[in-house]
Formats: sequence, structure tokens, C-alpha cells
Amino acid sequence: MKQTGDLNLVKKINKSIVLHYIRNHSPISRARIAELTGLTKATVSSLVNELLESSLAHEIGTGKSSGGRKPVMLLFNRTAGYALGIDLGVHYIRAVLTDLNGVSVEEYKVQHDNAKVELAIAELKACIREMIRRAPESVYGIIGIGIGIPGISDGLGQVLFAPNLGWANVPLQQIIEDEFGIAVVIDNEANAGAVGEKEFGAGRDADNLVYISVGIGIGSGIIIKGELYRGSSGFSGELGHMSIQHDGGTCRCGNAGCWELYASENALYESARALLLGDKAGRKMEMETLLSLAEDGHEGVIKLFAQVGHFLGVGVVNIINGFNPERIIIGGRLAEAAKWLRPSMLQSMEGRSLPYPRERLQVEFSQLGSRSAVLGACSFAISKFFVSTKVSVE
Amino acid sequence: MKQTGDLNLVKKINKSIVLHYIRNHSPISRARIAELTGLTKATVSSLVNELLESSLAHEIGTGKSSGGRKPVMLLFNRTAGYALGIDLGVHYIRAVLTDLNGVSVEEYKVQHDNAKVELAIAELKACIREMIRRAPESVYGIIGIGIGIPGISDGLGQVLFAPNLGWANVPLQQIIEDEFGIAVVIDNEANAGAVGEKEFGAGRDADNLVYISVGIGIGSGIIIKGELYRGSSGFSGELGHMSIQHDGGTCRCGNAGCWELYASENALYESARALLLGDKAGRKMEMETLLSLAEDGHEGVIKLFAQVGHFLGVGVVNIINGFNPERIIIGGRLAEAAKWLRPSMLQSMEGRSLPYPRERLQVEFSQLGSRSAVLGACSFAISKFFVSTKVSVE
DNA sequence: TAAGTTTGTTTAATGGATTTACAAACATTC
DNA sequence: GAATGTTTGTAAATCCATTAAACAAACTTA
Repeated sequence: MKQTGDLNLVKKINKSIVLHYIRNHSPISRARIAELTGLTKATVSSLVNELLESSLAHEIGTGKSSGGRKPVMLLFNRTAGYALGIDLGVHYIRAVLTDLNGVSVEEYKVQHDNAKVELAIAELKACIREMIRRAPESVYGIIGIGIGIPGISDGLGQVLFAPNLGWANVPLQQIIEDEFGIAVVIDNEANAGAVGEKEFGAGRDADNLVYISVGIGIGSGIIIKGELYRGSSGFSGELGHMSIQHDGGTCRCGNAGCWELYASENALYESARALLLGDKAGRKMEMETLLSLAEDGHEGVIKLFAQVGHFLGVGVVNIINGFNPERIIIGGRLAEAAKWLRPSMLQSMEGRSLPYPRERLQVEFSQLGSRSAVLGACSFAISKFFVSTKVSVE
Repeated sequence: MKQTGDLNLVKKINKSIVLHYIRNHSPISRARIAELTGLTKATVSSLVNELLESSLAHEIGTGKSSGGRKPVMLLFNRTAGYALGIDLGVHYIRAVLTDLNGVSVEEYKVQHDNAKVELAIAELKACIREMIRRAPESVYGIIGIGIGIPGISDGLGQVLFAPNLGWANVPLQQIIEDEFGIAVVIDNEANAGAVGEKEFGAGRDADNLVYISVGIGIGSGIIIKGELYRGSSGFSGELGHMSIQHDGGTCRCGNAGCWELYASENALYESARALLLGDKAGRKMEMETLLSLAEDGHEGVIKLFAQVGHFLGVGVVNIINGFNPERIIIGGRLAEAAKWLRPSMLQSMEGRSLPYPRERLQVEFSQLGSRSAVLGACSFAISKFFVSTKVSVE
């Protein structure tokens, strides 16, 4: 109950709607926008002119007539500025520069050894500096920086806790904003991945989706009614620590029989070590190794993948029954093995889930691969930009 | 992207805000509302006058001066109309009439034998007729009827499927609206319970909460950001069919090791039958029996409750870790045994859940008991009324 | 009694959207 | 090719909810 209504709000709402149609239905004419939105032609004209002035849209020439004056077609000016997305991994930093439509124009990846907080931040800054250098000329320049982190943030730009980085209470947003003078958004890596898939990947036109990032552990991002759900303390994404075996083995989190003990890279490697102890003893277990063994027809490894796929399905069923999303997207390293996981996953899914919530559900593997989080980070930056330029509500 | 902005919308928003303050901070003066909302005194005055005209508020006299003219205190007129809530159970129909604040003024309960759809509907109509007869005189009369059903609805007033009633595709909203000419809202019983607890019970001032109705099975209602989450096909509430034992026994739903096989009335009775086969053979298992045995210090029964409490905790942990709500409310028949369930439930909860999401979490048993669903149904009716009278947004 | 405060209304100004009117550009038809 | 009707986009007038400013009434305090 904070936001009261006034003329300013009305304009913001309508401008946001008009821009939405220009972004998603382009090329489009003023008349058609008026028709689709219910706003009058005069209102649309006036708002479009403001968008033209602020370089967020431009006229692309006339379109086909349908029996009268030719319409002037409008296009979203996606190169009016660029968003910088960062995926801050445990051993790497991945950066992507996108235009305002989220289309990548520059990519960059560096390893970092993650020794001390200060060093990692220095690496991060160097990486950002490099991307700024590479950015094309544009009206708005770099409009924002989104950073996905392997930990939890407080929603105010602090990294509360990132165990694998060894970080606690780092005011990362402040640090980067002070350094570059550019708006910064921080969020969990799985949340970023969820937004990435929703905006640019397998989650488009889904309003309720769950993104599951299966790597060493299992993280997740939940989108409800089109908006990221962060939980009541910014901590919604630990579906990996949902127990699927109440008397199962103890997890490092304290719970028993956690999903990620059965369906994660770690789970896979552990079984693989046991299986291959004889003929491949001592070899470091890696995804590439297992994938090539499977390609070569190694039955034991193929069965291994099938087993992990089965357990993936068991957890997915819990999400389906409890949550009834319209889409579930599996991402992370393990998604690279989609080919070997899918059949058994679908089988246990179809055998176990309730028919009603399964009806309109789609389960898919990530379309963006390892880039979903970094592209989601770009989306954070873009959203923030549109809110701050008052062409978006809330 | 449907709702465009215009002056009408602005007024609706502000009127809704003003009414909100009158409802929740009464008695309150115009000046204080202006101060709290940021609206000008003139705007507040004008909106309040409209609310007075429509009988939704009234002036209660002057309040204490704080060094100037005495303020005129405003009160929400909670008896301007009455809401009728119905809990359509499998063997009973419970009806409650409340004022616009959700305070009960009439209650009624009948048994029905649930033989045929037509008969049940006839019973329902008779029940509604009786409550209408009992309703006090008021400006608006019965402002709406909310009905909670043990099944799923399509959000458009159809009961899609209610297995325990034997219903499928019954256009219940249409039927009741045609009969009485009063607006009707239909929703799942667990959803109604969640709303009931949020508005009037243990869930007040919680924005993200999960209500778990533990009866014969386990149903649930999820409230996110203050709004009911119905899932993508109106079917979000089957947390009872989340597996907590991937290789556990087969459930009637097709899944294995479902939560409700371990933590429900049925689970309790089944274990109780095994336990008491010797000394109480043949006795019909009922909650009252077990509760009185526990009160008498029967150790076996006390252990039984503790075990069910433990499994309740196992499932609750999954909700905490995956969902991070700020409140979890346990309702339904089994909540009557709160005293015997709580210790073991809390124990497994605290031993198993992640510390971060547990931090701000409260787990409580229902405050409304068997009345949560029926009061939630009233809340549905009241909300719909306020939307239709344009003193509420969306 | 005088001065200052608080409350709630009145009046004029503001700035959005809508309504109505209209000119330009175009396709179609005879 | 001229007449007709359609479509597009702009302009002017009007509408209306909020804001800002002024004010009167009611009250406390010194």
C-alpha cells in the first residue's frame, strides 16, 4: 500500500505498454498499437513521440497500406544502449554484453583462482573494465551491470553468503557502483538462470516456471506470474535440499536423503568412480569422459546416466505435484547429458506425476546452456534501466 | 498487458488505499489518512465522502484534539453487507455468514450423504436459502457467496474434478448464481483455508505462506506476495503427493512414498490399527479415541503421534528449503492433535532444515480449526465485492 | 484574550487521457 | 483518371482526478 495513483503513474503505465508492443510486435504502426491496447490514437502518438525523442524507438519507413494511408512502422532501438551481464563462478568469470533485446554482442571469460575476496573483486573489476572498453558507441552507453553469484543476496546488493566463494557480507553492488558509476543488480546465479531462460531461452511465454540448475549441487529459480520469486528472505532456491528419501544418507546441509545426493554431477561422479574403479581407476571423473564413454556404447555408463535421470525425474515430480508450473527447465552442467538423461527422466515423470498438473506442462532442457545465468544477469540490468527511465512500472 | 492507465484507474487505486486505511487503522481521521498515504487532504476528503455515500464508511464522532480542531473519526461500516461462506465437505456442508470484516454472525452445519450430484446441490441450495433467511438487514444484503470444494476448479466457476464427491465438470458457480442472483466464487478447499488463515487466522501479516491441510490426505494452499497462487492449471495444492521416499510404497496417485502416506489421518489410523489390534481389536479408529488414549498416557499412542509429527516435519522441511515461506500453517483434522505432534515435528524440522530460510520462519498450527476454509470462502466473496464496487484494484 | 495548531473544505491550476475533427495518403471502383 | 471510401496520424477542445494554495472553523495553550 505505498504507491498511490496520480497522472504520473498513468503515463508510466501507458508508456510501458506502448514500449512493450514496440519491443514485441515490431515493426508496428501507431494505429495498430492504439487498436491493440485500447488507448486512443492521440495518446499513442504522444507517447511514441517521447520514445522517439529518448531514442528508445525509431521509425523505419512506411509499411504496406491496407486500403488507406500507409502506416509509419516503428522499431525498438535495441542498440540505444548495452547491458553487461556477469556470471561470477567459483573458478571463472563469464561476461556478456548484450543490446537492449538481450542479443549478445561481446563475450568474455576468464579463470580466477578464488583465493581471497579482494583478489576476486579485482579480477571482476578488470573484467568489467575490459567489457566497457569493448562496448560499441551508443546513446546510453552501458545501461547497467547484472551479476549472478553462487550464493544468496539480501535484495539490497549485499552478498550475504557464498560458501563456495568463501564470501560473507560483501557489499558487492556498492563496490562496483562506486568504481564504475553504473547501476548494478546482484542476484543468485540460479535466479539469474531462471530469468535468462524465461526471457531468452526455453521459458519464453511461460508465466510460471521452475528452473533447475544441476551442477555439483542443485540450485533453482522460481518464476511466478512472470516475476522472480525470491522467497521471504531471498532464499527460495534450495530445491536440491528437498529430501526424496526421508531415511537416506546425511547431506552436508543436515537433512537426509536430499535430492542432490541422487541427481547431480557429484552423485554421477560418485557412482561412476565405484563403477569404473577397476578399469579406469584413478582417472579424474569428468563430464567429458563419461559422455564419450556413453557415446562409445559403454553400457555401465549409460545405465549410470539413466539412473541419475530417474532421480532427476523423482524430484521433478515433486515440483510438478506441489507447484504446478507450466514449464520446468533443466540447466547446469548436467544438462549437457540431456540425451542420456531424458528417457529415464521422462519415464519416471510420467509414471509418477499426477495427470492433471502434467497436462499442460512442458519439461525441457536448457536452450542457453552455460549462458543462461549470464544472460539473465543482462536481463536484470535491462529491467532496472527501463524502470529508472520511467518507461516501465514498479 | 491489458489494463491501461486512465483517471478511472487512478481513482480506483486511491479509493482502495483510503478504504484500506479505514479498515485497518480505524478509528482514523481524514487528516491522518492523508498523512499516512501521501495523498492530499483534498483528495482524501473527496474519496472519503464517496465512501460515506456508499455506506462503506461512517463517521463516529470527534476524536481527541492534539492542539487544534478535533478530528472527525471514521469507521469502516462492516455491517453494510454480509458474506456467505460455504465449506462443501464430503459428508457435511458448513456455512458461515460474516460481516465485511469477516466476523462471523451466523453459523450452520448440515450432514449430507453425498449420493448424487443433484441431491448434493439441492442440499447446498437449501443451506444457502436458510442462511439468506437468517441474514440481518443491511444496505447491500448478501454481497457474495464463496464456496470451498474438495477438488479443483478451473478459475471460471467450474468444478473440474472432485473425486471424493464424485463430481466432474459441474458448473457450480453458474448454477448458484442463476438460483440466487448473487455473485459466487468457487475455489479449492485448501486454497480457501490458506486465505482464511491469512486474513483472519495464524497467517495475518504474512505475505508468503503455505497452508497445509492434513486430513484423510494432505492438501495445501500457497500464498505468494499476498496473493493465492493457483498454479498454471489451477492445481497447485498437491504437496501431499510429494514423495519423501523415492522407493516407498505406491500411492493411489501412482507416485511412490508420497508424504501423505506418512503424515495424515489415514497414516495415523493405519499404524494405530496395527498397534491396537490386540487390546482394542475391531474398534473403529477415530481421532477422539486416539486423543483420549494419549491423554490417558497410553505410550504406544503417544509414540504414534510423535512418529506422524516426525514425518510432518520431514515434509515441512522440504517446503522450507524449496520455498522459503515466512509462515507455514498446519490445519485440518490432524491439527487437533497439535499438542502431541508439535515436539517431534519441531525436532525433525530443526535438525533438517537449512538455517537461513528457517531464520524468519514461523510454523504454526491453525488458529481457526475447522473453520479456516469456510472463513476463507467468505473472504473470497468480500474481495470480489470490493473489486466490483470499484473500491479495489485488479 | 491573543496566538498558534489542526482539521477539513473550497478554489484554481496542472497534466494526463479522451473526444471530435481533420488533413494527408492511399486503394478501389467505375 | 476522377470519384469514393479507408486508413493513418495530428490538432484542438474537453474532461476529470490530483495537487497546491488559501481559508474558515474548531480547538489548545500561554
